[in-house]
This record gives sequence, C-alpha cells and structure tokens, in this order.
Amino acid sequence: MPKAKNYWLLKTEPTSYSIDDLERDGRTGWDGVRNYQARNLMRDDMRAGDLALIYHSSADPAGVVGVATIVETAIPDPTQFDPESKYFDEKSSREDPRWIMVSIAFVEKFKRTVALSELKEQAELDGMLVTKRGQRLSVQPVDKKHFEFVRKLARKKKSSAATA
DNA sequence: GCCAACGTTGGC
DNA sequence: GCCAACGTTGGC
Repeated sequence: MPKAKNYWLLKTEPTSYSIDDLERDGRTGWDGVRNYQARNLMRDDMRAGDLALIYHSSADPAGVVGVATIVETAIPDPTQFDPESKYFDEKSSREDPRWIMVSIAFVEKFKRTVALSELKEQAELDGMLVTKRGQRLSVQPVDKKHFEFVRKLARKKKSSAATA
C-alpha cells in the first residue's frame, strides 16, 4: 500500500509567481525558499504525490487560490548558485548545496479565492497554521482534514449562510 | 506605507 | 550561549 499523502500550503506573492503562472506553465521548480524550517519540511517530509494549497500572500485579498501536487523533491535550488539571482547564496556550494526546492504541477485553480479572513472564520480550521497571527512560514504542513475542508469551501459560494 | 511578529546575525 | 540589533514577511 502506498503511504498516506502529506498536505501542504505553499505561499507565493502573485506579483512574482501566481496560480495563473502555474496553470500556464503546468509545472515549475518552487525555488527561492530561504528559510531553514521550510527547507527542512521540504527535505524531510515532502514526498512526490503530496498535495499543496497554493496561497497568495501580499495580495488583495490574501488567500488560497488553488491546488498543486508535488512532482519531485530534493532538487538543489539552482538560484542559490546564480550571482544574478536575488536568491544567490555565496555560502552555498554545488558540492554541498544549502537550499533545495521541489517541483510542483498544477492541479486546479479555485473558482474563487478563499480569503484568509474567511479561513479564520471557520471553526473547522482552528489550528491551521496560516490562520495564526504572525505565522510567516512559506511552506506549511496542513492537516488532511483542513486541506479537504478548504477545498470544499472553495466550491461553495462565499456568503451562503445556509451551508454552514 | 505602517508596523507587529519573527528569523538571523554577530558581539560579547 | 545569550540577546540586542537588524532585516524580512506579510496583513492591514
């Protein structure tokens, strides 16, 4: 039996890379992660076949906009070796790369953005990291039940009081 | 643009 | 190893 999937939330600023960009590209390297906790999660816990919510930060509104799947893990992030890149890390080497990335593939774009404010209103999402104040981790683990709830929420009309 | 929250750096 | 200073994130 295959192992159970893990679920994630990946943050991106849509002005640099959006769900529309991912839909157009189909697949992309999730480069530029420069936080040790996020890196360790990708390195230790992320597996091919996992699913991830795509989250637009610094957007109006900020929120979850779609789903991607993890295709390949533990790829040395090429931007760390590129002096022209804003993600260049002079302390990293090709022999011992400090930063890794994963490649992800487009799964779906939600019909609507599920705003952060809406996530915070849902009692079912209590404890979901992204709803916590000051939580800036760009790669977050997500409980399966939270992942599925957000996906369901995206299919509902926002202000339909009767569906609660 | 503000600023709270948080991660990283570096002096000691 | 502590912790102040600094830089960044990201909602608002």
